[in-house]
Amino acid sequence: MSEADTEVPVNEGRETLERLYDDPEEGIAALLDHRADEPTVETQYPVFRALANEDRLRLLDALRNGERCGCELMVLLDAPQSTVATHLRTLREAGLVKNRKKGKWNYYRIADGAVMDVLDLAVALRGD
Amino acid sequence: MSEADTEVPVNEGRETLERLYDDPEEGIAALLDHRADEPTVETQYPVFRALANEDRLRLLDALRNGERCGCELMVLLDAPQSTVATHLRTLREAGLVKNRKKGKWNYYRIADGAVMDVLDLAVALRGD
DNA sequence: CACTCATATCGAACTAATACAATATGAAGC
DNA sequence: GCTTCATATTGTATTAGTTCGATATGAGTG
Repeated sequence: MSEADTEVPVNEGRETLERLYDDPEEGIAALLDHRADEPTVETQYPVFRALANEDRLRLLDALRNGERCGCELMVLLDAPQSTVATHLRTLREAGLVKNRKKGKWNYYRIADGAVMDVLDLAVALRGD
Repeated sequence: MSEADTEVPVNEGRETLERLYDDPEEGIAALLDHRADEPTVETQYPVFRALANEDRLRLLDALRNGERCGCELMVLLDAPQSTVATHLRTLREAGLVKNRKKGKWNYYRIADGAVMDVLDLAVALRGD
């Protein structure tokens, strides 16, 4: 429960770097300085995990033109109700959609313009 | 092998729409008109699938400052060589990174500025 | 208040993704 | 041509994600 707890590095392959750099000490220091920022990764990960599913991409694409209730999305996906509800929950928990309850209906909409931007960028990315 | 082959819709839940719309015929037509565009989804999906992994996000984050060879990334991730190589392959196949071989080393870099834009947008998206 | 309807949640079977040891490949140097 | 070294691939055990029937919830209605 003290510092014995802090992740002990495998450290395999560090000798490789000793050979790679002219000045290993400096090279390794510079490398470790460019290590990924953990809070950033932990913010991005849930977003991309939610986007990594064809049906959920179809849902978001369908919601570009405005809000839709669950029963509409069910017809659009041509999937069972429980499946659609589960996907919508995943999207909501990732902050990609918001919902508005009206009577027995639950209307979903894209949470933010940035969501559409991400979707568009993914397309642009493969257009080159 | 004729039109019997074309995906037969489940069609469950369409009566729900008959109740939902004032003018069912028109409402359903409008709904189906907003069905997701399949080529778009098939373009987006491989990108987000490749991004939906913490180690791969760490790799991309590390490559923001310029190219790195496999052995450097192995140290950065503190993961076995085969694991890192597999992730790099996934990123390359999704078109997110490019590589340049020099002697026994293989240097990886981010394929396009749009990749960084996607990563940044995912962060911005959760910042509100 | 019993019934219907839209949606949510649960549970269990199924499928896809990941980790990583073992092994293969291919470039450099001797 | 043998050896070393960086990287790639493969095989398999494990883990994570998905699907969807069954069931629960909760709003509206007669």
